[in-house]
Amino acid sequence: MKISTWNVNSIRVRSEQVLKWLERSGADVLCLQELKAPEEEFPYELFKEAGYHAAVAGQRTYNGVAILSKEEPEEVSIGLSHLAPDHPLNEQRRIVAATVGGVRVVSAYLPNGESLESDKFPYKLEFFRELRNYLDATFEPEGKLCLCGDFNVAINDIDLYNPEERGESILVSSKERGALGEVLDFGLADCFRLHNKEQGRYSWWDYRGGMYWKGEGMRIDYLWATRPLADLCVASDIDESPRRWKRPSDHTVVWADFDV
DNA sequence: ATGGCGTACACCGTACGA
Repeated sequence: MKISTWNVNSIRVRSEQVLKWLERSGADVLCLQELKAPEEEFPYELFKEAGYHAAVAGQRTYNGVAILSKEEPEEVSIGLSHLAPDHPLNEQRRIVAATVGGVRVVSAYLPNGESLESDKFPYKLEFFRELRNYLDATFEPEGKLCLCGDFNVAINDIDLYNPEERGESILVSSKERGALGEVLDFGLADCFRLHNKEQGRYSWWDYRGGMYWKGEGMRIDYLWATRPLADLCVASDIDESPRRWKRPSDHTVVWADFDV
């Protein structure tokens, strides 16, 4: 079972690229982030023709997440479901969960935070804390769970190109790493790191300044699995090829193959 | 170098991303 995740930065702009990647990879599940479109503008038909169901939590202009899957998704849930639907952390469409082939899959677009001084930064930290509470309230570390998406944190210094220059700044600060570490400590393993130990492997490169071509990026997109699922992870990697296609997203695909 | 580039919405600029 091949599970994958991709921040597409607008599903309407990138739908043909998503189809192309699905055809090439044969992925069973693809989690999407930053749809930037409401449900009624999601290209359901296009993916249905390619053999994929879609569980969508859409939003116009900002955010929006989805799970594409060959098998029909079950028990679809939108948002941090342990909180009220009108809770401030559920106003933005950042979480969708579904059960596919016996695996609970969560597609997550975690807040960016903007800067350490921004009002959006405490919102980011609060979202991380409640994401951990969501896992505690909804799942078991002994079950098969895959939490993946754009987490907007480079969790270790080897996950960015210029750690010494960045110091304490957005995407790398100790507060963000600590709060995301609490999520990891639910009992999750970073699937990419099970199979790749080297520095300099990234999932996002800024459009500005040709950062991809300079090899200067960050690993901020992840695929994390509970132990019972991680133990079945036979391969995992970042596929940079979509970042080199014409009119790319600034993020690329992370995938993991599980022997289930 | 808070710029760079890209997307959305809408209006010909502004907000936002990371």
